[in-house]
Amino acid sequence: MARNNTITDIDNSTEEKIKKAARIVFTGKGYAAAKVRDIAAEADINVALVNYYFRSKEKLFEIIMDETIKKHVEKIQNVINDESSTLEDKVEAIVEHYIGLLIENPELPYFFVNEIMSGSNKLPKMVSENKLFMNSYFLKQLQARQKKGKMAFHPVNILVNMLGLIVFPFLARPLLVQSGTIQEDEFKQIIEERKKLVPIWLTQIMNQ
Amino acid sequence: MARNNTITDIDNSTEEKIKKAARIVFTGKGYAAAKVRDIAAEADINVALVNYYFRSKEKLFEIIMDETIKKHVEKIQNVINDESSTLEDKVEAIVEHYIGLLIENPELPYFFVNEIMSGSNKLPKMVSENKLFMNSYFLKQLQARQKKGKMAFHPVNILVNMLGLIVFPFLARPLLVQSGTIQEDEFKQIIEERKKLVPIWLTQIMNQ
DNA sequence: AAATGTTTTAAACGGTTGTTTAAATTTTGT
DNA sequence: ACAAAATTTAAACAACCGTTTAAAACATTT
Repeated sequence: MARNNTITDIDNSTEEKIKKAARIVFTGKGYAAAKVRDIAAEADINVALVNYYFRSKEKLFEIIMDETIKKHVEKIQNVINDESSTLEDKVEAIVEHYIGLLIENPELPYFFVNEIMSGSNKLPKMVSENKLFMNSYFLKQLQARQKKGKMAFHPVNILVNMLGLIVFPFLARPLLVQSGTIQEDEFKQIIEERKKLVPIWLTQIMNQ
Repeated sequence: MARNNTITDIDNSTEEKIKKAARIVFTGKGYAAAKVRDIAAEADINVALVNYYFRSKEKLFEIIMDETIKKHVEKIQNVINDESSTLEDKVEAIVEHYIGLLIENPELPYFFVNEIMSGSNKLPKMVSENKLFMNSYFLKQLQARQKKGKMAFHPVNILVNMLGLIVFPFLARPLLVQSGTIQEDEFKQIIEERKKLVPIWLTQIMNQ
């Protein structure tokens, strides 16, 4: 029963080493370009161990995908269904949290875009099962504001704008930096700025 | 010299058939997942013809990439360096043009994201060679507005916001539709709405 | 310490990949 | 109509892919 790990060595277990490597390789190049031998090399283990622990490349990817989605869906669910906070509070909390998350995991947007590209429907399933946006208190608050004559457009625009303003800079980052439009350290400053700016901009949009 | 096409059959030439098919397959699944045999099947030609006309898969991809980038860089260059139009005019023109373009080529954002992911630097090279944004009259106008006390942040935020508000809905489309957050025809309405809304929102941001 | 169970390894597998070959077919120039 | 050139084809290629195998190495139980 050598496979039962204690709490101390669970992070260094082969299984966890493979998952960690897989996250790096999958998010770095996408599913198709990520080769099992790349993952094995990154994890510094024998190729066969990937199949030994995860049966197949696809199963491994699904596990990584499930864990990643679950982690981030749970967080947003708590925020957007908090009945004690205002719309502005929620926007501020979401922007703050997700920009912070993307600063530490800047390759995450590529992971999701690649998952969408691959034609998998695991991501939308995860969202629809929880009726994340449509059943949220966040949406109710948006609709309440519309009845006050504000926001003469579909409420989903707010969701799209918020996510777009959060995520897009990270997608465009290599273009901006490599083209010399901005420097790498400038980018970090700008992103830090945006933690305050994006909620202000969204507030303007919601009060139009 | 059968390879010299007349004007009439140039669209039906094997070379053009391959490029057309390659655009579909590459943008649909990304470089790695797009197989040469997929492209041949899409073009309804023999696999060997791809190499006969384009030497290699990579060369073919580069040609497609170059043409796609060139086409869209030229357009934006004309708009942002027009000295007879206001900032608001430019934003309106860019938003109108690129949302229109994305309505007809909704897979384009995935193509570019995939190119960024692949680690190629063709795209940033194209942008930097022309100093697209940094040498633009558009930037001069933004800086002029800053001197009036508006926009207390890096001007590149306007560029990022504009592109994000244009492009992001198309990236999120499969998520929004498949999750049941919006319907497919609703999406088209919302995008059409956004042609007018995005310039309004950006004007608000620029006058803050 | 012997037996049993678990993990790791090197090697090989069948299939797919991009590419090349050489022959067949079609088009062009004279 | 004939020769030359260009195009298309089926087949094969070597390299790479995900996966399997069987033996070795290691750990645990009795």
